[in-house]
Amino acid sequence: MTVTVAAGESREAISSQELAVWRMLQRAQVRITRVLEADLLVEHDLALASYDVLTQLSESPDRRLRMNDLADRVLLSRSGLTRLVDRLQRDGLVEREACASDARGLFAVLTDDGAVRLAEATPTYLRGVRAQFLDILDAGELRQCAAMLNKLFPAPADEELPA
Amino acid sequence: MTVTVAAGESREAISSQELAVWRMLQRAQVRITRVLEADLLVEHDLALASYDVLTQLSESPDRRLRMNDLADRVLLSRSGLTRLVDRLQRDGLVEREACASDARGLFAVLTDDGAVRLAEATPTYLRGVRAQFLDILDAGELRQCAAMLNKLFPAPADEELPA
DNA sequence: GCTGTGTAGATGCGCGTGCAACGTTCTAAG
DNA sequence: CTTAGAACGTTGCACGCGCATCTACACAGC
Repeated sequence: MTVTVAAGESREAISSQELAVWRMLQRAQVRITRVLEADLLVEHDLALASYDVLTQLSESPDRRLRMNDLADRVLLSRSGLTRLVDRLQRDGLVEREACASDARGLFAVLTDDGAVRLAEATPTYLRGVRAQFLDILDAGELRQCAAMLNKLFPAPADEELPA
Repeated sequence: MTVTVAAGESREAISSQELAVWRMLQRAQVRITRVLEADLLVEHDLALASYDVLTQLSESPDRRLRMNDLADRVLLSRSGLTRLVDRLQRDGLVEREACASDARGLFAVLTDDGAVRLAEATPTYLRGVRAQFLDILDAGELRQCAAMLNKLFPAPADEELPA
C-alpha cells in the first residue's frame, strides 16, 4: 500500500503507516462513540450529547452554566446547543434562567430530575468507557495517551492532564 | 474533581484522571476532524465522507467496490452510503455499475474525474493530518499510538498496524 | 443623550444521517 | 418446481446539526 501524492505539494512524504495510524484512530473513535451512544439510548433514552450537557452542568457551581460556556465545553455550535437545551427543557432535565448581571445571558440549570437522570445513566456510561477503552489499555499506555493528548489538544489551560 | 457513581453499579471506580483521558480524546478527535473537513470544504468543496469514499475506491482493484463493502470501510450506514453515492454520481465523481455475478449487487466505480478530484484534494488532506496530528507527535509516540489502536480496534485482520 | 461596534441567544433553512420498511434477487430445503 | 429465508440496495420519514441571519442587549466614544 502506497500513498500517491500529487507532485511537489507536500514538503515531506507521509508514510502509509503514519496515515494508517490516523485512519485507525478515526475508526476506533467512531466505533467507541457509537457503542456508547447506543447503550445510553437503549438503557436511558439519552443521547451522548445530552449526557455531556448534563454532566457539564452537574460539575459546575450551582449546577448552572451560561449557554455560551456550555457550548464550548460540549463541542456543539451555538444553535445546536439552543435546540438541545430546548429538548432537555421540554423533558424537564434542565431549566433556563435569566442572568442578573447581563440581560442578554441565560443560564442552563440542571434540575433535580436532570440530576437523577444523570445519576442513573452514569453507570452505563462509565461501564461503556471501561469496556471500550480503559480496560483495554494498561496504566502505562493510559499515561502515554494522556501525554500525547496534552500535545495534541491545546487545552483551555484549566484542564491539563497530569503526566 | 470527583466522579460520583450510583452505589454498587460499577465493579471498580474510575479515577477522574482516567475519565479525563477519555474526554480529552473525544475532544481532540472532534476538533481535528472539523478542521480537516473545513479545509477540504473550503479548498475543494468536498466533505470528509466524500473524500473517504473516493479514497477507498481509488485503493481498490479496478477502482470499484460493492456498496456493502464500501459502507463498512467508510463507517456509514447503508442508507447513508446510498445517498452519498447519489451525490457523488450527480457530480460525476463516481459511477454505479451492475455486478455480473450477482444481480442484486452494485459496484461503485471511481471515474476519471473522481480520480482527478481526489488527487487535487489529497495534498490538502495530508497537510491537515500532518499539521493536526502527525507533526505534533514524534516517531516513538506514533508507535505507541499504533500499538494502542491495535488493541482498541479489533481490525478486519487484513489491516494490522506494525508495532 | 445618541450612535456604532461587539456579544448572547434564538430562528429559518438546507443538508446529511440512521431506522424501519420495501422490492428484488440469491440460496437452500422440501 | 416451489417456497422460505436471507442478503443487497433503495426509499419514506423524522431528527439533529451547522451556517447565515436576526433581535436584544452591552459598552465604548462623542
